[in-house]
Amino acid sequence: MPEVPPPAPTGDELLRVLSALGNPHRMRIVAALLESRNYVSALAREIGMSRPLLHMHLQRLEAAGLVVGTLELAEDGKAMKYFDVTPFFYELTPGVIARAAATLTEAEKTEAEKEEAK
Amino acid sequence: MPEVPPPAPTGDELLRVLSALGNPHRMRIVAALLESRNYVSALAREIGMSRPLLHMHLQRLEAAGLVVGTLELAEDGKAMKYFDVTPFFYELTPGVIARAAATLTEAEKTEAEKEEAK
DNA sequence: GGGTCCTGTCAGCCTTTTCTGACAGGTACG
DNA sequence: CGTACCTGTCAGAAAAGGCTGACAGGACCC
Repeated sequence: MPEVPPPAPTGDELLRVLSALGNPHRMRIVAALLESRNYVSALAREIGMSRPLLHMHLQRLEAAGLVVGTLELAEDGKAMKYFDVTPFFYELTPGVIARAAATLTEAEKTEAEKEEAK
Repeated sequence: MPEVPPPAPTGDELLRVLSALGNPHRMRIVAALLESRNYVSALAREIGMSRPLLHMHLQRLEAAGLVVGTLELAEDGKAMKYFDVTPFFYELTPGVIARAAATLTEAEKTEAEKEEAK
């Protein structure tokens, strides 16, 4: 098994993932898409959510790399954007969090940076 | 290996954890506490954050079970609340999210739930 | 007593996120 | 043509989260 994924996500990456998954609607979206890929309008109807709102949530999930959308042409010529769940895997432990926090770019932070800057 | 951690967190639990960790300040707090336990005021100074604000973040982390605070009496009689990081462990995969999403209580989902609960 | 630490909480502001209702475009079918 | 789907985006309202400054109490030391 050559697959030895180094569990060392960037602070920013992990932050995107966690804040993306830390939302009930988005958790449900992932669950629904895992059961069966779907396109935006149908998914919106399925989980009872307005389309613009779902669009926003999907954007957030895709930005975090948890979901991918592909624009496909149906037989009848309609353009439909199908979304699939990516096989992501993250481990959440104090160590992982600490290592990630150390690489947070998160704009001008306090003492640490200023001290270093001297 | 008797260690077979059942990765089946409740929807609500996982939601609390993810939204707690999905914040740069709180990631940093966990990182700082992992390096060395500390009490509120000192930690506030260390990471350059107002005490009431840190208090709120610690509350959120503790509610998620990622951190525990114990009120200890110092020699000089001062009451200080020391915080420690708990050895938490969560796996983040599509399947885990889906299973968790299925158990989301999602607070007051109208009276429908209460009706169902009967 | 006054000063210095520690703890906690509160009202109110400010920023971000969430959400809705419109609007835009495209292609196909009757 | 109008209708029915699909896609996207926008302004602005509503809700949630983040943050500050002030206040409360308690225990110590000078």
